[in-house]
Amino acid sequence: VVGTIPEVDSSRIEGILDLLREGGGRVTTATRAVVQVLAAADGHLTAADIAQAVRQKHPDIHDSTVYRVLDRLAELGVVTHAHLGARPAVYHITNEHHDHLVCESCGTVVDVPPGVMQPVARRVARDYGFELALGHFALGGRCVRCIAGAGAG
Amino acid sequence: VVGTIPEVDSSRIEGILDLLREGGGRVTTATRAVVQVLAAADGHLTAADIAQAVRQKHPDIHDSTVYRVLDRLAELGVVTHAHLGARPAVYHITNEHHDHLVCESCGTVVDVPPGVMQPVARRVARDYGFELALGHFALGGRCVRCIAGAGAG
DNA sequence: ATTGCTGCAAACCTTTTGCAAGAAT
DNA sequence: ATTCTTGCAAAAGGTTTGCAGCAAT
Repeated sequence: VVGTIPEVDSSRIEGILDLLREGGGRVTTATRAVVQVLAAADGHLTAADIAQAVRQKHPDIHDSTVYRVLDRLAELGVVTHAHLGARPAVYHITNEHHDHLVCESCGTVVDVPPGVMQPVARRVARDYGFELALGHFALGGRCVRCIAGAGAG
Repeated sequence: VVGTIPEVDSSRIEGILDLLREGGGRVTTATRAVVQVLAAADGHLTAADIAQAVRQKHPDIHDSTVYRVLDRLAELGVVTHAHLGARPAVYHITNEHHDHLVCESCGTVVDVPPGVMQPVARRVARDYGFELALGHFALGGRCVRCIAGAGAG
């Protein structure tokens, strides 16, 4: 078939929208659109990325609405965001826990499995009574490509 | 003695100012003041903290000047900053390398020794070719006090 | 009919920048 | 004298908010 639209797991989407309704919320065009964009995304999107994608079909859904939808979804626990240092935060549907490496040169985000940070979490819990919010803060550095390309990214 | 002013290692300060001059830079009131504040600080200060402290003696040194001084000092490598997720970055004089835990409830920053993150750095270098910028990004979570106090911070 | 959600505009906060005047060398 | 720095104002970039109207339940 030519021009197929990426099929998104629509049962997962409906599940999320139901959750929203169960919490006394309303399911609107904006909500649906944001959830669809997130469900179709392979990587991590900034709020601006999401807003831009949403606007391709719904040109006058505003950034502020996207932020508000993301907030609501975060409260439900179905969306998670990660802080990338100086760069805008990225959002994704909550899935198996993972951490993020962000390249400070080119912005690439790489997911890393939970095992990488868990020993650290245990150690700071033991030594400092500090409870790490795994996955919420990225680790910064330089990706392979930027190291190879040297200088800039 | 009553009312002693915290003695700051003035030779270290002079060393830094000399470095600045050697690089073709000028040593100004603002430079001196920022360096003094940083040298006297025990913890980590935001740019706003530094600017406020500087203004107690020099009321019309502006935030923008403080940012520019910090930039210059960073280029010399004598000042380092760390990103704290959603909170403003914190600056300190470059010392033995360390990482930071930031409490997302109360903002407390705890230093942790390099050994905590070094295994992670080695692992992501090996597995992803990714070179971690140790100390540049904080780890987020909740500090002991906020866990104890539950709810908010 | 409720009352939650949206568009819009405007604010907020941190950080950066353009420019002409001022100061360190 | 040179040119690096500063003050100021303004902008930039990401995110939040107040409010009146609209829409999902």
